[in-house]
Amino acid sequence: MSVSERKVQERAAREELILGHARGFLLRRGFQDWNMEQLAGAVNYAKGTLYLHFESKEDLCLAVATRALRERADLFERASRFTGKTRERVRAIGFACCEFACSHPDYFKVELMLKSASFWEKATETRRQAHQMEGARCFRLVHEVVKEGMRAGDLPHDRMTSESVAFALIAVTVGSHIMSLEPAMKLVAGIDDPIRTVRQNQDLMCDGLGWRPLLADWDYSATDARIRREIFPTATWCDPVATAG
Amino acid sequence: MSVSERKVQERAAREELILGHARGFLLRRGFQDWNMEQLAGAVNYAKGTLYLHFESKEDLCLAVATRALRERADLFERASRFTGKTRERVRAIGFACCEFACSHPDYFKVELMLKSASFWEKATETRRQAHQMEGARCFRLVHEVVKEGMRAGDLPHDRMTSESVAFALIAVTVGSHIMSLEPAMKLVAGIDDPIRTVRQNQDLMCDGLGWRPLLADWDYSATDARIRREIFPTATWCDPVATAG
DNA sequence: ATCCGATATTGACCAATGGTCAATATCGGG
DNA sequence: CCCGATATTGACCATTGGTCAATATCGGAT
Repeated sequence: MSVSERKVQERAAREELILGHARGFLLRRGFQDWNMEQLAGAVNYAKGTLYLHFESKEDLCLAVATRALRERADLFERASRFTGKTRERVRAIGFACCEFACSHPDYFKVELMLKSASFWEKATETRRQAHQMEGARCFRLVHEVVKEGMRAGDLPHDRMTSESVAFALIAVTVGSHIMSLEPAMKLVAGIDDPIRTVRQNQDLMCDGLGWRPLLADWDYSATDARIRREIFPTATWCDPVATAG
Repeated sequence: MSVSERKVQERAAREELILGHARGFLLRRGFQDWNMEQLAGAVNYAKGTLYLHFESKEDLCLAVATRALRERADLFERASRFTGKTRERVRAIGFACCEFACSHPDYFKVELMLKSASFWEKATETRRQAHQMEGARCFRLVHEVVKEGMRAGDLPHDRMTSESVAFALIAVTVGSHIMSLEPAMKLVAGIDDPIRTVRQNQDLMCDGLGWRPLLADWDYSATDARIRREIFPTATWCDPVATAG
């Protein structure tokens, strides 16, 4: 029994090793710019061994992406434990999102890759489900705060469903991230600090949703400082607004 | 001279033929799910002939995408000739965007494909420039209306640059389109009418930007009806709000 | 009408690579 | 130390993007 246990553990360790290297390849070089032979070489196994763990290159990459997405959802979860007004709490999740984007600068490119049709269908069903589960987790955490905002009367609840509100917040965030990493757009729109832009757009959307207190009625830089202190003390990025004090 | 002129014309016609079929393949089957041999067969030429027009499969697909983007910019241009309050005018562009999305349901998937790193670098420099040019055109047309809104005092001009405002509008639109075509998101967020959602999010963003008249202070369904009548009489989609009258 | 050089078109061929599986190496219990 | 079971391998296959020498077509000159 101890033998088979050890084998399971070794197998898990090897999978971890493969995923780690694949992640490096994927984030640094995208999907096309490396092949399974090279990855096998990097982890000192034969190509065939990789296929004992993953059904296809896409399957492997989806596993990498899902791992990253889980980290993201974990950050969301930590953020949603922030206490304060509901708009401060949703702001904490926005903060988490940026924290994640900063420690994984190219994650959104990977996520975009997954939107490609052929990709999805070459992956294992279980892995597809795992990815959707983490995605749903992210949505749910935002949705919870939205619902609480409506319950608390901070956010109108008669105009839109809570789902639509959560969707709007996610859409503006994703759109801002994606458009930010377009070099041409950075140039023509004069985006110097992508993360700042993302947060600004989140603020605009919250104001548009009528989520009180509005930007003009509250000192959110103090909130940011508190989020940083209480939730993300080791944040890897610097928000100039929040560094005061 | 007449001979060489005819040859130029024939060549252009063939390029058109190839682009037309490639577009069908690309929109219906994505990037991976067909090959150059099949495309050659579909247009009744040999594979080598395709490579007399396009340097690579990516180059060809970029050409298809750029053509679509030009159509989009053309619609934006038509929309920006709409007369009225500045927020009505930006709304007309939003309308154009949805009009385009409806007549090219899978265009955004193609656009996403272009974000993949390896794609871009396998295309011709001229074609890359052509694409960026059309993209810049779209941005400029939005930007012009934003600047006019600021000049007219409909939109605060002391808080954000006009470029940031244009960026915010584009980001929320792109993000909404992209997230809308995610089946999982449609399910979990209960999105039944993607286009309606996109427009709603544009409205929210405009309100957040403080672009007057705000949603609550103006009958935008009348504006929509006028946009439809004056600019897009043959609109291919139905906005339930605008069909009144 | 016919020939010929120029040009256009072709599709057999090549290289790269994702994926397979028979052959081989390793392991661990008896 | 042996042997059956299991794990690992890398030669091999099929697909496909891309090339280019061979071939077909064209159009002007005689």
